[in-house]
Amino acid sequence: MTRPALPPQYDPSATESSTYRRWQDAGVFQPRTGGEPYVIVMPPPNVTAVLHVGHGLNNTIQDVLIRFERMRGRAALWLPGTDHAGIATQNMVERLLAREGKTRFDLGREGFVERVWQYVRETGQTILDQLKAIGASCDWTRTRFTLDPGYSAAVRHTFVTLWEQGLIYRGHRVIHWCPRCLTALSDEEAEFHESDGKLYYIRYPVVGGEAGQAVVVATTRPETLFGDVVVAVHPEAPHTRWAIGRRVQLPLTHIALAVMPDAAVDPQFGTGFVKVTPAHDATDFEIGQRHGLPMPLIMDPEARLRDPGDPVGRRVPEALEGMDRFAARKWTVAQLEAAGLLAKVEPYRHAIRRCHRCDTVVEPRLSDQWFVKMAPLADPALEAYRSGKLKFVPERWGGVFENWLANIRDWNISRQLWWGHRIPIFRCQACGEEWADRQDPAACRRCGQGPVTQDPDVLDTWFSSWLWPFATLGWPEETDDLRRFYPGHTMVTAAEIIFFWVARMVMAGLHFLGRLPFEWVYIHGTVRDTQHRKMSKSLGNGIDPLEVVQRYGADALRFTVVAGAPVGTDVILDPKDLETSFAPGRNFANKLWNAGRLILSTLGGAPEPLSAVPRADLELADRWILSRTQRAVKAVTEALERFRLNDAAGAAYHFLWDELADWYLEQVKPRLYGQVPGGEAARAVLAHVFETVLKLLHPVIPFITEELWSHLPGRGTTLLATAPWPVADSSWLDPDAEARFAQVQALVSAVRSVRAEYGVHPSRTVRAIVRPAGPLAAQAFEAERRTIERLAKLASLTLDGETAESPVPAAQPQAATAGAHAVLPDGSTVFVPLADAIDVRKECERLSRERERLERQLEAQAARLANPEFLSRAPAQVIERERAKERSWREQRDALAAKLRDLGCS
RNA sequence: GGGCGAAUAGCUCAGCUGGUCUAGAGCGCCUGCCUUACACGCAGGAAGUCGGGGGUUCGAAUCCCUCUUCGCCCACCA
Repeated sequence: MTRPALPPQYDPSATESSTYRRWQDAGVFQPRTGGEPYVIVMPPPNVTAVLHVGHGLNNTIQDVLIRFERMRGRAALWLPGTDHAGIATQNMVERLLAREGKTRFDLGREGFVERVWQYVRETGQTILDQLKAIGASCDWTRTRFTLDPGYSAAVRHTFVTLWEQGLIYRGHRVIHWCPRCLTALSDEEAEFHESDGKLYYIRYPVVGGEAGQAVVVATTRPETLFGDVVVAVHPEAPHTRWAIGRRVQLPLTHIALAVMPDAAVDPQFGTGFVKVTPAHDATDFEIGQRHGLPMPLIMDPEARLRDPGDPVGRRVPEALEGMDRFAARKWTVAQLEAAGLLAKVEPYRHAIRRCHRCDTVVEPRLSDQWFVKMAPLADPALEAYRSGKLKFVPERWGGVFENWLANIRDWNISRQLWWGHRIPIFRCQACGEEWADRQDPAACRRCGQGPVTQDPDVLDTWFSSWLWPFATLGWPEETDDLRRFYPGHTMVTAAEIIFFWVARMVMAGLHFLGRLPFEWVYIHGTVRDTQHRKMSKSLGNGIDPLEVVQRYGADALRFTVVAGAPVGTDVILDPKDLETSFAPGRNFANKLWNAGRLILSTLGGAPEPLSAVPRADLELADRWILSRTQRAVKAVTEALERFRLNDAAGAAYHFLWDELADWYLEQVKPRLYGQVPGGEAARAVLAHVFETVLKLLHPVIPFITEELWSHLPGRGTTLLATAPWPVADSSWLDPDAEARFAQVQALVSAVRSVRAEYGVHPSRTVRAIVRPAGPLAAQAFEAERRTIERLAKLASLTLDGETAESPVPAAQPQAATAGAHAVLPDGSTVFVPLADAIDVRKECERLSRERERLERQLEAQAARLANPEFLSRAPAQVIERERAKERSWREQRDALAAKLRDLGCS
């Protein structure tokens, strides 16, 4: 049964999808029955997401680890799924509605949620299907979604449990509010962005003071002054002490404020006087709480100014009513200026918080929200890290994790959204009882009557994500999967998600199951463009992984991101030049393909196993490649064990290309063509080495290796994906063979170098007269005479002193024996007579012409470098470059002169 | 304001606990080759005072200090 010949160029698109199907049909992605479990849970992409190259990197790394452990015989489970992504998904569907000219309020809550579900049902599978194109070997039978019924039950169970443990409470405080999304945000969702703003200095006239007497406050948000309730100063600051107890006039209103001391004030900042707006600033809120101050809200949820109807009088001027905060800022500044109350304005660079979903400037806002008390959860997590049970790669991220946990703040988990897990808190309209419940109650649990209403808010998305490592396995039910696959082994993710997700999973795992959800946290870099900007849709600098897969194949994509991603560093790719970015991966796949073509075409039937070959039948090159193979196995295995995926890819790459293809295959060819002595041994070695290298490469480039594997004779229908990982066999290690073969390589390279330098046409052969530096070299050269002659294109190899044919001492070439000499690293010398191989006279002429050309160039360059105009006008860098050019030309000229001498040119 | 990371060939990066580094790879560049596995290739080659300065050491790209430039994270100075 002959298979069709393999084409000379590897065509990934011809085989990738059918290879993936073979894996799936064989069920290799499901964990095997026996074996120690090895579990990775996939960071669930947003259900609305479309695959970008960041997903590509993240999931390729996971796949490499999973495939490696699967081949090592572990019961490998990679559990996939998607996240409902509350705000992100709601925003997306709202944008779709906006195109129809509708808002979510037009549909109503139920209608809107149904609409989102419809969207999720239609598109939610997209990203997971795309992951298949890059070869992700997830167990798709266990795919989960954070809004699955079972998963939702876990979320609800979690909430109620925390409530029962007293770890959930309602907080009345200033939180981050997004006026566009109309919801509260957690600290992590309100991201800092540096921006250029202004610091306004505003005069608050002293009531009953002399004319013009005022305290000056500094603020970046003048429009909030209408919410001021006091002006605060530091209790001990001498320069502001005079004002304590005085009253000042709130500008543009009829309200007077007290000046009072509070230690939170930094007397050095601004003027030392601080306007206190408790409802719109977190620090001011705390001051307000300490002193029992009123806390008027002067904006509506959409951040438009609204008068709160304060008993002390109208706060927000009529003209501002309903005006957006930024317009209100302009208006206020103009009015202050007109009233002579604007002391000065300074440019001011500071960090403001923006909604991480829509980039709107967050408005601090006083409101009621549900919070999780975090300190009790954080302590065990800290302990796990500090005791070394939880490990980070690279280690430094552990410090980030630790620092965040050590300074943890309570977590605002309520969102004023419709898409998500609704908060299971119920309230009796009759008696006011409020409680969390695992089931929707029919009646009040206390008074048994009265209509019961559920809290309208939903939970922060991360309140469901933090259960991912175990809720996906059926928790809180005691399922077989949970028993077998919890805890997992490694979490692979990006640094930006350490707080959002990693830390919270650790806390949840420890709190609810008493065990860490994973032992290792592997933090990989970010994919950036050549200007080191993060790839993003809005910048238009993204790379579409599917386009890469289509053009160069999934293996090229995988190889490129793995080889280009040393632990913890960013991956730089050029979105404008996919060819340059991904060609190395494609070229490598092609190299492997063609090495495979050569090997497979010469193997014939199944070769005998290596163990059946008498060692005496092995030649030096065989012993060398077998020894190198053991080293490659060891290097790749250790690199993968230590999460150094790029080193693993690199080691396998160089073994295949630089050793197997460039040297072993080139020298073994004569033994493979036809029935020659040593052919059987060569075939056995080749089969063994090739099989091994396919295995080593499979985790990184699974498609092409599986395809080549299927062509190996005697493999039947077995799959490489579940083939056993190679084990380094030290009995094949042969340092002596390695040393000898290195001698051979050095000699071959030296002769090749001479040939190239003197322009010996590839079709011509030359002779070489070699004086070995020692017995090792002499033996190696003698034994490998044929190989050396072949690889170096020699007609004959003469070991100096051994034959009388041409005992020319290499050190003293005569004019009559024009030629070149070279010295090997070990001191062996090589003399290559060239009189027969090239037309010496012509070569002399060529070299002379070349030398003349260089002389002319040097002359011109000397003139240029002497030109005062050039020296005075050209930038120093340019001058330096020109000088360097001159130096290099001079060296070239000297080298030419040496060659001319060697050839005996006149 | 605090912390972390990076600075090595034109580009992207290796170089892990100081000495096989007279500093490597891939891409790019130069020269020659369509040599029956591969031109997505083969052979040969050029190219770096390892960001600046100081120090420790017999010896430093590698350790320490300092400066410069980039990047990231954290932070209630309005």
